Amino acid sequence: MSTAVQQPPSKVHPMPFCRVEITILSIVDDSLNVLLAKRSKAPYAGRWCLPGGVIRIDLDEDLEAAVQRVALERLEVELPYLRQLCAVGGVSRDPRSEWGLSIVFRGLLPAEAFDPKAGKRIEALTWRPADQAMIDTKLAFDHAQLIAQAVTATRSEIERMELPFGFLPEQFTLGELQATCEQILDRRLDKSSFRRKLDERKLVEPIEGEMRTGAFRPAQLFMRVLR
Amino acid sequence: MSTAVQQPPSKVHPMPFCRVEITILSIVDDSLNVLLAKRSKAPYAGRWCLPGGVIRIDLDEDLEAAVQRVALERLEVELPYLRQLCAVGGVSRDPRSEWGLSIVFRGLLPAEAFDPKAGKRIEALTWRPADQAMIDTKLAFDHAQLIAQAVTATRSEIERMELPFGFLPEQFTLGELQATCEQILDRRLDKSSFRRKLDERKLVEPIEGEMRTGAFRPAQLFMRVLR
DNA sequence: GCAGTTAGTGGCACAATGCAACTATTAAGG
DNA sequence: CCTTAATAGTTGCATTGTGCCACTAACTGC
Repeated sequence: MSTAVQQPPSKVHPMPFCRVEITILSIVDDSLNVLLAKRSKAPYAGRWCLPGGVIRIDLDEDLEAAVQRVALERLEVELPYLRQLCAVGGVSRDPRSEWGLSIVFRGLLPAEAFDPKAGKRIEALTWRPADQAMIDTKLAFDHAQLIAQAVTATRSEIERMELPFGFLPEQFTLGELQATCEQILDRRLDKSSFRRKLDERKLVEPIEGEMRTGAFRPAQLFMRVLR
Repeated sequence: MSTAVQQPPSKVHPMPFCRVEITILSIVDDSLNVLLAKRSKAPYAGRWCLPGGVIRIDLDEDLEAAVQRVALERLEVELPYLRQLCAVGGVSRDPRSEWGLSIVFRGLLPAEAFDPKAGKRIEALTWRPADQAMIDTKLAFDHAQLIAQAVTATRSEIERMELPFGFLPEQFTLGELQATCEQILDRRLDKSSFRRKLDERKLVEPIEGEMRTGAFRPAQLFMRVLR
């Protein structure tokens, strides 16, 4: 028996280059936007892409930890509502024909919680309307497709009444909640049936005595019900 | 500038050990079963696990190709209905504390199409009831959780009327289709509302003149409508 | 006090669903 | 030849979910 077969395969076979990519969505100017970063190096130098980074097995406990480290290092932000979308891997994802494997995550951030121009960031960051980015053929790699997947997944969550608490403060009015859903879906929802569903499925809970006052009639404040 | 920063990170940082795992489901004895393989080596020698294998960047075009190669090599089978479920990765998935990354796929096979005891296979293979496997704490690694995810995903596909054509022959009766769905969900469905949905959403198409004859009244044969 | 705007509720028509009964068609058995 | 048993396929109806619209309530600004 040769020594090679006794070696664990990790030593025998080269492993793919492993990364995490992060699709961070937010509501900017009343519509769904995605955070893009400008590439400084080849390939695709000068093009926009999703922020992401290499998985560091010496630093990261698991995949989520890798995402949080990358988000902190590159964006100086923490992502509380994180969801894994898919993994994409193959030899043709990179024009240099390197075998690349990316695990794609989606994060939700309220626009107030992140200013792409703030801080001492090295790289250029910007919000871009999601409906535009998902069909932008100029984006680097296969990132337009990944954004399309993230948007589709997020919209179908709303259709199933999985609410976008990641876009909302802890306390919110039902009007704010509905407006956020409408901005994600890019269509109007019916108020009474929206509230009926919230009620039947006990998705939110009124905070006794707490009201949002403002220009017009005060509104009851609600908070999410943890499942 | 040091030479290290000019190197691509794949050369600088060690990459995780990358595998694909395959949850193959089938209907055996009128209930949902999952294909398990017996481990011959440590860790978990003698325990059952999902079949899987290393991603070979020298052999595999992409992730699906890796799954098909592993299925062919280890199981001598091709998997036509393949779906990616998730990626799991981290340092604590392997008791040896090696950083492991697995991309998990789900395949559907009709029981007739695969006999775990057939052929000249090296390893022991068996069907196991899915509801039992998904809570079996004796399975190797985190594979019981992965099976639970696969079963949940498959059941919610049926709830959304994504039909399990992978379990059916090309031509089938509506009774066979409904029975398959019931066996996946492990509960009875209403015949008339099931057929109404098939009709409204145009999911299947009758094959003119083709009938399944048998013990009782002959039944119209149908085929899937490609979307 | 009135107009304008948002908050919150209630009614109704229509669609989707679950339940059950009914007919149709075959084989088997007396 | 008729009955029985089993599956195939359809129909009616009650219940529930949903979309649409109208209504009342509460507040600001003029």
